[in-house]
Amino acid sequence: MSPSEVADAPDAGSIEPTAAKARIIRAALDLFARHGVGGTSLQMIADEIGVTKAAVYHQYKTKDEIVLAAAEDELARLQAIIDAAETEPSRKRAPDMLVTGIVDLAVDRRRTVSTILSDPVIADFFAEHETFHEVMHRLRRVLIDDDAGPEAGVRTAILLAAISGAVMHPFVVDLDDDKLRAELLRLARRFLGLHG
Amino acid sequence: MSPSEVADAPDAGSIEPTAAKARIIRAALDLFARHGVGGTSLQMIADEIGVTKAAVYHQYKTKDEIVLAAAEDELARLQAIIDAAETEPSRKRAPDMLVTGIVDLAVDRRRTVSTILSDPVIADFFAEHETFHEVMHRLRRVLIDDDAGPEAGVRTAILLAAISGAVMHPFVVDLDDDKLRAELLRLARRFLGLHG
DNA sequence: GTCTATAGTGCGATAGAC
DNA sequence: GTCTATCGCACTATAGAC
Repeated sequence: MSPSEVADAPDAGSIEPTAAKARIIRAALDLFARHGVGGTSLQMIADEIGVTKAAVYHQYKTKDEIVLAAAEDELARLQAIIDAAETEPSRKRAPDMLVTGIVDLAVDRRRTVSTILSDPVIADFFAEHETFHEVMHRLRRVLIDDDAGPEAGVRTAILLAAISGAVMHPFVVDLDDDKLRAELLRLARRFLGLHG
Repeated sequence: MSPSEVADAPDAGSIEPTAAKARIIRAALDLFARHGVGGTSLQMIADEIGVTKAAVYHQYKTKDEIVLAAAEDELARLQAIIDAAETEPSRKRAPDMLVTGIVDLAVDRRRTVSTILSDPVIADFFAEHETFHEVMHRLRRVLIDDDAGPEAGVRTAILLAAISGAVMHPFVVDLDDDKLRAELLRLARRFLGLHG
């Protein structure tokens, strides 16, 4: 690869090395949210960014690769929030910081995050995805109190599922971001016993 | 139609009048949960119940009609639970009864309910569906305390979204039904301030 | 990196016999 | 109510020029 292609990718963990790939993933996530993963074709993605299908295939060999890259792109945002919470020196403030970050992320990306996570194909993929399980483990380590019972892990999983599942649910579609964010934070803190 | 075909459909509100239609909807819901709505073809539905595509088309003129009927079939289960809670004479016990019923339903049908509700096409459909909004209104009337503030409706929507969104989330896929049910009930009661 | 052109497949949907 | 047969179309994916 030529130097110019990787000039703007200083961080090693980046998932989208080239601008062309990043444009495809951005368009794909937007279309997945609007029509579902199965309801989105490569033609639609190509049209969205103004190129032909063949140009898309030059970046990703199959549609599955695009779905996978899109899912990992969303997962990377969650990883960044965990990174920040893990550097928090106060063990008492770290859980609230993490929960706040997750709620902000979920509300900010409410149009895509739930569709991605709820899609059966992606759910199956995550079930066998190593990085995904690693993320869950790190989440639990920050959130769960040391003297918590064995049910704490279960509770954590359910809380996170509730947050990301709630943000684009039909029941809350006509709710503005601020109200949704505030109530989700209230729900999360109540459930965890936090009093931030 | 012959009398034998409608002999086992005494309730007027039934959505699936014929056995043939009921079989199609049951197969469709199962396949939607496994492959998504967009990822399920009429051929797959026909194969699942052992007939040809043309036989399916005889019952429903388009694929959209099948998706719509499937969504209404799931909605009908929620309506039945609200019916039961509305007949509860004690206004104090009714909310807990309703929440318990909703959690039971969500866990019992965790493979389908979240996929159906999260699908963008179905979400758009529900947004303009009169019965859906009617169901939401009845839910709020049972759940919300009379002296509750204006945020109560928002909280109710989020709680319900959290429950149905959580049940088939990747975070909880490896959780058995009993643990999931118990923790969801705990979450719901805490959030509503119930102490059943 | 993007294009045109095309192969091969499966899709939703229809017509008409039984 | 189910069948066979088929239409026209959109899909994923590939080949090869620029």
